[in-house]
Amino acid sequence: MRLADLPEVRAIHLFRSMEEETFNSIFKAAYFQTFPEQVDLIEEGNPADFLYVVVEGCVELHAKANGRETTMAMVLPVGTFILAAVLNDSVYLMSARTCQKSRILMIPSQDIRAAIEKDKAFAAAIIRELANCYRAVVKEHKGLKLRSAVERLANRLLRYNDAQGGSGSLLLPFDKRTLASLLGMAPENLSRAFNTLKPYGVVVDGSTVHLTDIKALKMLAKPNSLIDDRVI
Amino acid sequence: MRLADLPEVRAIHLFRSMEEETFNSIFKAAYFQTFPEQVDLIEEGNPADFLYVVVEGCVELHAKANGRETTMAMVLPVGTFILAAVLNDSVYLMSARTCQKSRILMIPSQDIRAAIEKDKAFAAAIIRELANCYRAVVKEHKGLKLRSAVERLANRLLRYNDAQGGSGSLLLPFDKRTLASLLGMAPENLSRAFNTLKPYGVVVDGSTVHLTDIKALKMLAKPNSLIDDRVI
DNA sequence: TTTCTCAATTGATAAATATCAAGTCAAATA
DNA sequence: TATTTGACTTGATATTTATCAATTGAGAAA
Repeated sequence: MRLADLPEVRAIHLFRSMEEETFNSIFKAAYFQTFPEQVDLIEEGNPADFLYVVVEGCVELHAKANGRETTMAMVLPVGTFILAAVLNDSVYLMSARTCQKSRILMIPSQDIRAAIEKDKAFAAAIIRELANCYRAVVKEHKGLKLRSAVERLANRLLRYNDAQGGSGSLLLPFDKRTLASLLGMAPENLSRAFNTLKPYGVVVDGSTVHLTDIKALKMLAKPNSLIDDRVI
Repeated sequence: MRLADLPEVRAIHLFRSMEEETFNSIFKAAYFQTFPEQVDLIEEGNPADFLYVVVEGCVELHAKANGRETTMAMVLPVGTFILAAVLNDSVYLMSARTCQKSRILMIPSQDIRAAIEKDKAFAAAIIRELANCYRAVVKEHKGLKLRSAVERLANRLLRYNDAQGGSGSLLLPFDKRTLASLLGMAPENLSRAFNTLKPYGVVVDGSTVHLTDIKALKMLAKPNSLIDDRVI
């Protein structure tokens, strides 16, 4: 890793509170690289050699079984992925590929584990990050089990609207195929779900969506902070 | 907590490697109680005041939204629940109720967080436990998105068979209503799924299930260690 | 034993979701 | 400009899953 990049990395919340010595020891053997889009970073089943941090861009976590494949999550800056596999010294449960040109930090697993042993502040930061990841999956799982496809889409739109300033106009952060997979439905059904939401003021224009009747949409979506809130 | 119970608690993997001093500080204000079945221990949305450890019995984690309710997980001895909420000092995402008479350890959240600050060995044990919980939910989520209801049941039966010695006869660990909810299907569909599996050697007798043609069942189920294996 | 209760099953039907096959449209390319 | 490409949409249909209603059956209570 280049010396010039260190200050930027040091500013990331995960690495901000750790001791200087731990920081240096970790980033001796770390990589900080820019990947083009559609690069497969890791494959499920392989041993967890690195912890990954998305600094810029976007990474899709996906998984397959039988012949099917599904998008499990999208990792945006600044987010980690595959943390649990690293901590457990186990294999990856998900594959990862860039879906944009992305700057990715890669830290050898053994260095992460050693740093946790040494550095309480870093251990605390890792615990917070891992707990957040856990809660995010639980929320996803609740959404999938407790909501229909249309409800999942409606709540997702409300969430993106909030995250983008709540103006009533939002940009879908990835293509519809990916969004459909993330929401657990076929691409065709995403189109139909958008149509179902038309009477609730959802106007789609390419990857822009206008919400013209948020009150009605919320009535249908029944948002629930224990599913939709990314902070709690 | 009674003095006589301390050795038993000390033997639990989570508390085995921690320092004596930390151990004593934690269990000063802890509760170790036996609850009858069907007791609501916590409710989703409430602040996480305690970390719970199931020492004997069984606890159902469930969640609701809209009018629906679903079983999220069953916690067997010795397992924790609601760890992430405790670590994040946040609210519970799931509710919990005993489904048998159960001995439960309850440790005040702030004591857990203080102990992590102080005690590296305990922090390491907590990280391992949390990472395992995370991976368990990811596997559940993969199963739900990538498999049909019949496949989920088939794999679950194979898993219980393995866990119970692989004799080809297994006891369903909870009633079928709960199993159905856990597997993400209606109770009626669980019955039908069992019927669908009959040609694959699945013979149901109350809560006992015999697997008379494991090879055929595996052919249908296509078990996948990255979903079904609880150890990896 | 008989009755009662409740989980589980079965049947009929409805709703949700997936699949297959065209078709549309806009951006990229020639 | 014409063409190609690929994502998205739409329609028709099949499959999966849920719901409602009725029935069964085993264990608990009388």
